[in-house]
Amino acid sequence: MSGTTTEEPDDGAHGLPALIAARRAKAQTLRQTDRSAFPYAFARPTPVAEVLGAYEHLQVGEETDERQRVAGRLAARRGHGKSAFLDLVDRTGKIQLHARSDVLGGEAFERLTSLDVGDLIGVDGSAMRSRGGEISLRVEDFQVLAKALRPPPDFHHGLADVQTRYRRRELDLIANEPTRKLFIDRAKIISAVRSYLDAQDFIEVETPVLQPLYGGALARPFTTHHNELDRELYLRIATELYLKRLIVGGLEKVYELGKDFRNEGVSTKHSPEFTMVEFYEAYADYNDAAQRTEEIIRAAAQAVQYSGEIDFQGSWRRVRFVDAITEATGIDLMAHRDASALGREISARELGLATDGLTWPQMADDLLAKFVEPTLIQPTFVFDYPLELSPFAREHRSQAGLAERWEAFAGGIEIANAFSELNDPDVQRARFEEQQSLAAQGDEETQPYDEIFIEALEQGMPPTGGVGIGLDRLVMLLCGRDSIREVVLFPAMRD
RNA sequence: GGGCCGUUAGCUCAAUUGGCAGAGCAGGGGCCUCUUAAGCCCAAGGUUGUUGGUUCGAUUCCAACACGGCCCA
Repeated sequence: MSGTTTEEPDDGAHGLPALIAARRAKAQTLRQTDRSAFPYAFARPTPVAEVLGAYEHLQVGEETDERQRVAGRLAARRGHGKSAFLDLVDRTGKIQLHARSDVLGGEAFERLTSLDVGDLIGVDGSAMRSRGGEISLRVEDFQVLAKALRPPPDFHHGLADVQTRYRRRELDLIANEPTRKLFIDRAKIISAVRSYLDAQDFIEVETPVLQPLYGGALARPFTTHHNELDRELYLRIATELYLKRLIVGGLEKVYELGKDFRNEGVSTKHSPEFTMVEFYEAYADYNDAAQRTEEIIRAAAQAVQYSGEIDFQGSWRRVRFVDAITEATGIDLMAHRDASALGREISARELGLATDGLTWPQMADDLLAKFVEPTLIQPTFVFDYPLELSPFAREHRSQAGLAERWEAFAGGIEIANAFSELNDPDVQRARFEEQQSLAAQGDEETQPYDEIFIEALEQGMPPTGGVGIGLDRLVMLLCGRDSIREVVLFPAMRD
């Protein structure tokens, strides 16, 4: 063998650098031998799924002279000397290509079979069904559309490393068909939500992401700085207060769909930036809001043909907050209406829940989160929250100390939150003052006093029902994922 | 913040009580005109996450750290 192998100059490169060098050398050859090796466009390819659908009728071994044009990424190659099978993948599916030296000519055949898995190509070929029974295209002409200089992840095993899948989502999308489907389904869900609201005459609006004051939820904000104005600004934690000002303004039915930001811990259910839709309807209350929420989520489930264990099509269960806690723990919240009484009751029942230093509403919230929420698999509205947990909700029309607020749960997680919106400016002012007092006691998740919002309410806001739906969590449920990072394209990661 | 688990070739995964780190795919050189995880032959490919420690010898045992996953708070 000595002196007979000259095929590859050994520059000492191994591993990934060698793989890249080999591909770059091929790219260089393409540039030198084919002036159109890196074209600017490839006119109107047909989606693979459409081609496959059009030739279901072909018999095994049947060939046609109907030319089809497809474009996509080379996913596999099975060479047979003077012929070869290749798999081409686009957004809609995978189609097999059959290349024959006698059809293409030796030079083109050689050029095609020397491509690498991962390269992007465009193909014109005639439809056929192979002897193996697979609908295929016999390649008659092809064009390299872009050379891949880095090797793709293994197309058969997919990309398994979770960290790489999140940090390099493009590789996840290339290698894992379920990931492609997930994000296409996510788009269908978002689109279904918009379509519902548009069809019901809600107006889509855009309110500030950078806000002088944050509000509308109990959460810590991100802060940033505007150089020209030389002032601190907050990234919004909710769109609530601006949307209600638009209700004051007479837009009557408005919605905003977009990102909110909360400077809190990350978990499988929490992301520092997340997608929320909030919609507000004048002259409606939280009962109307519940009905709309059922309808929206029903439409979203239908959009992705959801067929899991959760029944989104029927009418959702409704349970009162205090009843849900009594059912789960035996505790009668209303009979223990202060922190020390409830703390004693929780301790007496040995629920394993810490109570030291917690306020009554915090304990009530903890009881729901720990003993009720995980059991709510089928869609459920939990109605009538303690007033203290709901600074923007009206007090219940017949039950003192409770708010006209519900949260919706499914699959054991919270997916939506709604109120009969508080529209009495003097009561709202008092609620802000309570929040300020809590902040003074060290609570970091309180509402800053928003005088402009109060003045807006003083102009008169009609009775209004408002809802916020966490769309990432909705996607999780409808697409069967158990982590929010799975349904966000580029989740936040440590450096 | 705490506990448990993980990190080995471009990708997917092995490695016995601590004893020369292996395979499939991809990539390179050949053969092959219906395969589909194509097949066959040949050659090549590794700072075993990082830094220390124990040891004659560490992917393996210990510690710290980094990143990630799961559970708990």
